[in-house]
Amino acid sequence: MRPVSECREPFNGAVVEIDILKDLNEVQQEAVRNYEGPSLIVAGAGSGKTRVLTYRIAYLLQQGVQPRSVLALTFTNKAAGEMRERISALVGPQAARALWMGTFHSMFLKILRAESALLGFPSSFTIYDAQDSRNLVKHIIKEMQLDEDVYKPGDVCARISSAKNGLLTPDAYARSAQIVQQDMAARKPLVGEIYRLYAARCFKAGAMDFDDLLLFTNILFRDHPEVLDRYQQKFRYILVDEYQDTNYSQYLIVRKLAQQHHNVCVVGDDSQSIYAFRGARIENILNFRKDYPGFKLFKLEQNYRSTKTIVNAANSLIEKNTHRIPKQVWSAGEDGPLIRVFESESDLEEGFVLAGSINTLKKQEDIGFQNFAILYRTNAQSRIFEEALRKMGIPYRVIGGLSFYQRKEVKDLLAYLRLMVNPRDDESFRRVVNYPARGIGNTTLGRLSEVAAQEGASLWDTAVQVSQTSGGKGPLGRLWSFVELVRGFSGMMETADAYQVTSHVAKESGLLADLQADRSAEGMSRCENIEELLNAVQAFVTASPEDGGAESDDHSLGAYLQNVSLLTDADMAKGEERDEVTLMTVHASKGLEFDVVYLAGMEENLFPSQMCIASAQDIEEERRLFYVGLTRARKYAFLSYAGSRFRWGSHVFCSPSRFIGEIDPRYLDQPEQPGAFPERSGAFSEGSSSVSGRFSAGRSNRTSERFVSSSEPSTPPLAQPRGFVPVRSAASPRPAPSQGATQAFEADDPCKICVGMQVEHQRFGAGEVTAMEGTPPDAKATVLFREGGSKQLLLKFARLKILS
DNA sequence: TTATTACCAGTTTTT
DNA sequence: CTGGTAATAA
Repeated sequence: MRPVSECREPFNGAVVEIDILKDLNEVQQEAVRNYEGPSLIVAGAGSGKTRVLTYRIAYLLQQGVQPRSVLALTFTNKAAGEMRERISALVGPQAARALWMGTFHSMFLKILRAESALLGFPSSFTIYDAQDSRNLVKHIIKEMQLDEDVYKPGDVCARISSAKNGLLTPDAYARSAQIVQQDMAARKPLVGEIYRLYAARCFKAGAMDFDDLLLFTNILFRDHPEVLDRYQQKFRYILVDEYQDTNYSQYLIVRKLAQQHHNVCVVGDDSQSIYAFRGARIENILNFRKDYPGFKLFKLEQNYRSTKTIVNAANSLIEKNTHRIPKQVWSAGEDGPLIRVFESESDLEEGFVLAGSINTLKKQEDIGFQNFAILYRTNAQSRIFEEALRKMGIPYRVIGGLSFYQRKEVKDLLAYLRLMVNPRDDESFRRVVNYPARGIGNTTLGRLSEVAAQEGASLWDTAVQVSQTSGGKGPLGRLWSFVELVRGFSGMMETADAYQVTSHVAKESGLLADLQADRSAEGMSRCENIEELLNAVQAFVTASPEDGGAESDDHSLGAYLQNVSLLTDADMAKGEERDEVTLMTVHASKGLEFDVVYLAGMEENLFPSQMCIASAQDIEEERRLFYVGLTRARKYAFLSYAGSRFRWGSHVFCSPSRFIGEIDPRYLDQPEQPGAFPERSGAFSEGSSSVSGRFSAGRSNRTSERFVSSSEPSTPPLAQPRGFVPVRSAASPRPAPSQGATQAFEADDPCKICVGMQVEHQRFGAGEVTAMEGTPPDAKATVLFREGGSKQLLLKFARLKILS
C-alpha cells in the first residue's frame, strides 16, 4: 500500500482513490465514497461490513480529513483493534493511531476522565465491573436489612442497569409512575431506594460502573452545552459499528454528537441483533430513517463468506422473524455440502461425535484445526467438548468463560492497586483488607463500616482515623498495620513504574505467598495468572507509543489502571495463530468466520434457551442468535443435538430445537425424515446398531463417518462413567471411628496433658504429644498423629483424650 | 477470628 | 454437579 505522505496531497487523492476502491463491489464503493451526511449501511452476514467501514475511514483520511476528528465506535475492543490495524495498513500507522476508535465505553471513558471535574468525580475515578457492582448492591441490601431472597442482588443490579441504560437517574426512577408500579407489582418497592443509595455510594467512592460511563456522558452533554459543543465540533465524522446492538444511552450520545455535522454513518444488521437482554434496542437501526431524514441507505446483500446452501438455509430461517429490514442476502459461491444434522443419544456422545467428525473432515479435506469451531449456547457446555477433544488428541482452545481480569486472584491484586490510586474505593478496600488473612474479620469490618456510615467517610479514611490512636494492639492494631502496608505501597508509586510497584505489592502483601502455599493444580494456575498479570503490566510499561499498544508514554500505575477495567482477555491474547479448534459461545462468535462450524446442543430449552421460550420477542432474538451462528460457516455447517443431557446434576431428556425444523429441509441432511420414524428410531434401524447402537449420529446410509468406532470399537469412550471422581469426598476420608466414637468420646482435662503422652483426638485419631508451648488457657500442644502427620492444637478447643 | 462443614440456589448471553 | 453462603466448631 501507498505510504501516507503520498495520500495527503488532495490532488493525488484521485489516483489513490481508485487504489482503495478497487477491492470493493459497486454498493460497497458507493457506501465508501458517499461519506457526507447521514448513512445507514445495512450489512447482511458476511457481506464485507468491516471492510466497508475500514475503507470508508481510510478514504476519509485520504480526502484530507484529520484523523483526530473521526470518531469510530465499535462494540468490542477486538473489533476496534482489528480495524485500526487494517486502516494502518491502508493509510499508515500515524494516521490510524490518531483516530478516535474504540468501544463506546473506552472512548467516553477518555472524555469523562478529561471532564470529570465538571461532574464532581476525580479524574482517576475507579471503574466498578459487574462483580463490584453486585457486591456493593449486596452490601446495601444487607444494610437496609432487606430479605435477600426478595431483593436478589443480581435482579436489583439488572434493574438498576436497565434504568441507567434508559437514562433514569435515581430521582427520575422514583418519579416514574410506571417504574414504581412495576416494582410494586414485583413486591420490591424499595429497588428505587437501593438504586439511590447505590448511586450515592459510587459517587462517594469516586467510582463509576459500566453503565455510568454512558449515563454520565449523557449527563455531561446535557448539563454542559459548551462541552457538548466542543466535542460536536471536534468529531466531524462519526461511525458506529453494530448499530443494532446499541442501547438507548449509546444511541442518544451519538445523536447528540452528530447534531452539528450530521456526518453519522451507522453499520449494522437487524438480523444479528443479539444483545437485547442487556438493553440493546433493535429499534435504533429500524428508526434510523426518522432520526436522520435525508439519509442515504446502502444495502450490502452479497455474501462473500459462505456457500449458497448456508446462506439460503440461514435466509429460510430468519424469514420467520417479523420486523425486519427487507433485504435478500445471496451468495455467488458454490452450492456446497448440505447442512448435516447429528443426532446423539447423550451430551457425552455428542462430544465424541463432533470430535470424530473433526478428525475425519480434517483428513478428508485437509482443513487445519484452526478452521474449525464448535459453537454452543452456554459456556457450561464447553467442558464436555474439551474432554472429548482431549481424549482424541485434538488441540483446542476455549474462548470466554470468566475472563482473565475477572479471576479472583487477579481482581485481588488489582484491588490493592486500585485502593492505592483511589483510597475512597470501598469495594477494593473490602476485598483486600483481610486478604491474605491478617486478623481483620467481619466483626472489625462491620464496626468500621458503621463508623464510616455515620461519619459519611470512606472505609479507608475511617480506618486511618480509628486505628492510629491505638498503639498497635488488638484488631485496631492489625488495622493499623494494614494501613501502613498500603501506605508503603502508595509511597513507592511516586518513584517506581507500574511493573515494579505491582510486583512489590504482590510479594509484600502476602498475596503471592498465600497462593504459592496452595500446591494443588488450581493453586498453581492462580500463581500463573498473577505472573501473567505481571507480564501484562510489564508489557504496558515497556510498550512505546509506536507499538500502538499504549496511548501515551505515561507508564505509571495510575495510567495502567485507568484502562484495565475495560480490558477483556481478547485484548491480551497475543493472538498467535495456532492450529487449534475454537470453542466458544455463539455470542462470542459474532464477527468471526470458520470453514467448518458445529452448532452444538440444538435442543429445546437450551437453544432456544428455556428462559426465552415464553415470549415471542425473546424467541426472535434466539433465532437471530442461531442465524449468527449458522452464518459463521464458510463451507461446512453442522447442527447437533442430543437426546439427553446432564443439567443441574441430573440427566434430562431433550428434544431437537425448533430451529432445525425452521430451516428449509432441502438444505439439510438429516438423520431421519421428519416424522417418518418414532422418536428413537435409530436403535431399530439398519446397521448402525450392531457396532455400537448408541451412535445413531453416524448413520451408515449417509456419507459414512465411522470415526469413533474405529478407535475403540468394543468399548466406546462414552461408556466410561461420566464426570470426574469427586475430589471432595476423596480428599476428606471419613475417619474410621467417627460415628461410634462420637458419643463415647470424652475429653480429659487439658491441664493434665504434657509432652510424651499418647492422646486421642476425635477427628484425627491417636497420636503422641511432641511439644507444648504457651500457658493455660492458651496452651498449645504439638501432636504427631499416626495418620495425618503433626498438628498444632489449642488445648482449650482440641478436646484431647489421654490414652497413656 | 478462622476454618470447616452443611446447605442452598442457580446456571444465558457481556462492555 | 458446581460455587457461594450461612451456621458451627475450634
